[in-house]
Amino acid sequence: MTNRLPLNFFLRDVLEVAPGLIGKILARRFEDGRIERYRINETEAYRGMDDLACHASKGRTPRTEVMFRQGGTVYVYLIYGMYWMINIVVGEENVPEAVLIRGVEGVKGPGREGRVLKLDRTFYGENLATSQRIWIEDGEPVAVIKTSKRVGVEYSGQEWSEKLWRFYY
DNA sequence: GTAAGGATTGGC
DNA sequence: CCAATCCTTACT
Repeated sequence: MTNRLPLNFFLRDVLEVAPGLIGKILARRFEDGRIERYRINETEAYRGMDDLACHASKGRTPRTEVMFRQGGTVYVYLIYGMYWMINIVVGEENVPEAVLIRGVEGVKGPGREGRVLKLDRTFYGENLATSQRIWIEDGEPVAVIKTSKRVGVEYSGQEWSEKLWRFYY
């Protein structure tokens, strides 16, 4: 499987795209030309300005601006001063939705994943449909996808922290 | 249980 | 300007 997912894969509701990305392949071409592929096995959905766990719920800021654009682009941010998190912006313009890629096979934890992928601020706004250094390919479908509460969002209150918007297998 | 670390945000 | 906060990890 080496088919890059088309733009319209990302132009759907985040609650369809987040589970849909389980089993797909995150491909990365490094500076030296080496291409590595990682199977996605854990994602989380962040959905709109009403979702208090979503960074964009506090409004459109320089940090969250990319989430308001049309789907198919990358949203990266630095957390705890050391870890780059990668999210995929999805849906229509002006509706801030994104899928956090929390885990890939063989890598434990989203922070380590960002390190393995050698992410940095320059990936902010990267276009997944055209980028030569990061993209997503089709992969073997996963039979059973599990769900749970999202991790690390207790601060957003019961209504939002208890949504079963984490997907994994 | 908690320190590490840097950017973002909101308050003054 | 200042300080709290943070979609984490690794260590005791």
